[in-house]
Amino acid sequence: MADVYDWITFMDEKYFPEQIENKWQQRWRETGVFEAKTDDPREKFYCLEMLPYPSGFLHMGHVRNYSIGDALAWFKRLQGFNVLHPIGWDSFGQPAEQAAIKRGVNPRDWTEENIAHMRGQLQRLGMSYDWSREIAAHRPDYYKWDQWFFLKMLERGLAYKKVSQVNWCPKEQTVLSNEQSSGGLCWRCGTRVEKRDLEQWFLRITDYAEQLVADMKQIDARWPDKVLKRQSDWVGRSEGAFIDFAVKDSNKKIRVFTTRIDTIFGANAIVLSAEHPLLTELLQGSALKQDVDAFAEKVKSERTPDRETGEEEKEGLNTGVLAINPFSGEILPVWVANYVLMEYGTGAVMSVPAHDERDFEFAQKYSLPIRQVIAPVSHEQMNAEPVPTTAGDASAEMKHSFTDYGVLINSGEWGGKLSKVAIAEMAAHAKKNGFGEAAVTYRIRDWGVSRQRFWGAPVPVIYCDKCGMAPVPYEQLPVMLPENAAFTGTGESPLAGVPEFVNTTCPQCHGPARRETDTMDTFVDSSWYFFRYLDPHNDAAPFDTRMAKQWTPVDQYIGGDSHAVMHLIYTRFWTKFMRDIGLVPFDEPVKSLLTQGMVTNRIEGTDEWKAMSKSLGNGVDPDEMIAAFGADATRLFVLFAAPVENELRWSESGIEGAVRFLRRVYTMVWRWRERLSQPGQIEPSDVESSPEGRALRRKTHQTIAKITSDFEQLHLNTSVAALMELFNQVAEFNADPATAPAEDVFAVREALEALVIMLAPFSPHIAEEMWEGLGHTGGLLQDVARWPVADPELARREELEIPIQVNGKLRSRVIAAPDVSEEDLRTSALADERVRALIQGREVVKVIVVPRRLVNVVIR
RNA sequence: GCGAAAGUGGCGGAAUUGGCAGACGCGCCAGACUUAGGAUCUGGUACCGAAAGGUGUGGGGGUUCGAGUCCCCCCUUUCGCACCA
Repeated sequence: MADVYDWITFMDEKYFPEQIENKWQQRWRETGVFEAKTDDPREKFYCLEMLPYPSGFLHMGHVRNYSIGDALAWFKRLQGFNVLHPIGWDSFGQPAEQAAIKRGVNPRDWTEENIAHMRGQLQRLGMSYDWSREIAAHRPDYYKWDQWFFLKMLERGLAYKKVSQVNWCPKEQTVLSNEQSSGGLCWRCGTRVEKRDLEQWFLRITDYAEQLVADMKQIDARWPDKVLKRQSDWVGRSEGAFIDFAVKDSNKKIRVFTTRIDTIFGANAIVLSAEHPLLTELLQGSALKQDVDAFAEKVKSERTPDRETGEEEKEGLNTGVLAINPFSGEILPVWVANYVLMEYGTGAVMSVPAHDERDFEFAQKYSLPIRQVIAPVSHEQMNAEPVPTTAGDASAEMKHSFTDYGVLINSGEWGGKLSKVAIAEMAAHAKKNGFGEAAVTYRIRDWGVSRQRFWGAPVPVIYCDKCGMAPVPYEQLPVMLPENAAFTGTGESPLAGVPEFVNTTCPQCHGPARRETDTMDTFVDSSWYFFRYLDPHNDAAPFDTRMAKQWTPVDQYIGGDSHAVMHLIYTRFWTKFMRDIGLVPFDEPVKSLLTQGMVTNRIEGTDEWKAMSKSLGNGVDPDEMIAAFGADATRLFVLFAAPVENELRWSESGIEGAVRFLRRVYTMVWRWRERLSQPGQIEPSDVESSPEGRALRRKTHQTIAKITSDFEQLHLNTSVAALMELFNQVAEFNADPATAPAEDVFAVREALEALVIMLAPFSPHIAEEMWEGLGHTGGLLQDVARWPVADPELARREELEIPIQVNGKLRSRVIAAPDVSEEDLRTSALADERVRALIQGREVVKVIVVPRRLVNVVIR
């Protein structure tokens, strides 16, 4: 294949994308220009895109993701950074196993074939990856380190096993983490998840809940707000207090969590969740026990989140148990109700209907008393002196709960205090008297990582009847997946059916023992993969800590926002753990995050734009685009068509426009190549340029300045627009290569070389070809090629066209020098013929002069 | 229901952050070259108006010499959340 193109050494007259792209892809492979060297003294830049799942085919979303990353990688390389730009495969997971179940293929062979095909696609797109660092999660030299990390967590008590109610996807026959079943739907197939009691492995991400929130301030300048917001909501940090309500005629206490301890005098009941453990204890011997049990069972069975039908009606039952309000001494009934969740807080709440919407609704339904204990205060009062207790009318008919802060009434000695004062003082009072304390709770739950699947990293644990559970010794890693599992898709791990895998010896007593048959969630693999790129062949450690110091944190991470609370929160957690075991010296793995928008296409015959997908039949095959238009044009269009964070609506005519542009540039360079590649160039200082030549140079330097600053913010669409503008100006320059004077040739060379270099991040093959055509050998990444630097002197306009407004309406323009004084500008504006006509007979009230910008004459 | 973001030509989108609205491209119209055009090149293209001129950034109000940009109300769309005590 390569031989076919060997004869093409120089630029062809016509633009043939396929030839150029093949030529340069081969050249890059041979020279290894994209391989990052650790000992390179230049400043590093780690450019990372989310690694793909090897489904078999690249889709346009990938093309967009990698085009953005590749543009940045090229930009940084051309600026002289030592760029690390790797890629790999998130190759464990469901589809390989589904293929095994349905078609009997070997999941490893299936995966490797897919990787080979997709690697070819990425190479045909000309993505500038360092292929020497490629990794794949399903290979033992990778998942060995998943297991190593698991053991490290086990040692530190961060991995543990417990029976718990877990999210179960009935379609996929496996457990899902909370993050993967957000909204009650399976993240992968959208099936409604069920709850099951199973013994499962968990990672104690909750130990890091506070850091996951607090450390956001280290990254918030360069992560999208919406991602941080979602993570913050997911962690669900909430400040409040625990309060113990003693149970009457018992030594038991019911602990509640509240954020509004200031409303405690308004409590009319304690409400327990149906799963609350005290429920059975407190009702021993009660006449109501049967009714309560039946009610609790009913609630549990109905507790499947249901988005479509909205909220469930609140239902509850009085248990007959009584509790004592520790602040007021009041006796309160204890209820059980469906709206109190065991997973949050303590699974018990104090019901304060006057000041909580849910409690209000509940009290209305069951005719419970409603007592107002917070009175509204004006904004000024909130920040000023406490107001004296107003005589709150306890019997006042409330139509809604009042949930704002205010001033306490009907609250004994606390009456008259402002909410925010009372919240602190009452928590301190509770602590002093031993019935509570200020507390912070989190919504996030520990990360359930057990999966009843084959195609994942086996959990490296052994069970021995004598010794109990034992970790697999480090030197025995990896625990390899067996070759001969049967894929039934029945909910038990296929590993359990492989005796050679299950049966082993106990590392402690050397007696017979059994291996754990659960595998790990694939999000474990992706939590730390980008550290493995630093040192992909290390067989003594996941990576060398010196490599981590050299390359990480990631400078720019690019991917879809669908992972805002899955991958991106797990990887932050994992990094903090790696820090705690001394592997990395920082808290956050990613300095700057870009979440790119989806690629959508019209659904045939409708006006709807939806994400490209096989099932909707609106997918576009990248290979077809490359064949029809070339990789360069495909990439250029994808980056030009919309800002990177927006949805991108696919358009075939748009991509044709990209080809047209590339062809025009190519033809222009072709026309000039002979003149420009001649030796004996003149320097700009040698000559007095024509006004047109100076204008072209000005445009060149303005464009350099614009694109350079656009790149820092990844405003790639406007960068492409600026390249097109520069090209248009070169085209208008209209000099004849054969006869143009030396100074014009200089201006053209400067413009075209800047254009070619700045095009490289978008369309690297054609840029390389044109660079060579302009007489440079050795490729763009040789030392001669550098990202151009804008000269502010040359970029500055020689004259300004200043708009003149009269009463805010544009009426005229005047030409002025860039350093024109305000006074001169004012004078020439007032002297303007059209302005004079308008102000005739009117009074000039004032004249606003914005230096270098505009003049506005205000008349009456 | 709660929360957040966003509404600019036929379309994707620009607008140095309060200073010439519509850059750049797509599409469309006209012309040139062509046996031909779904190729290429040239010109035009926010709206109303014959023109002068006027009107325009979802609607309404406000601040300002000046508002796409800031403030208030409303409408619409998109996204996120799902009883979080």
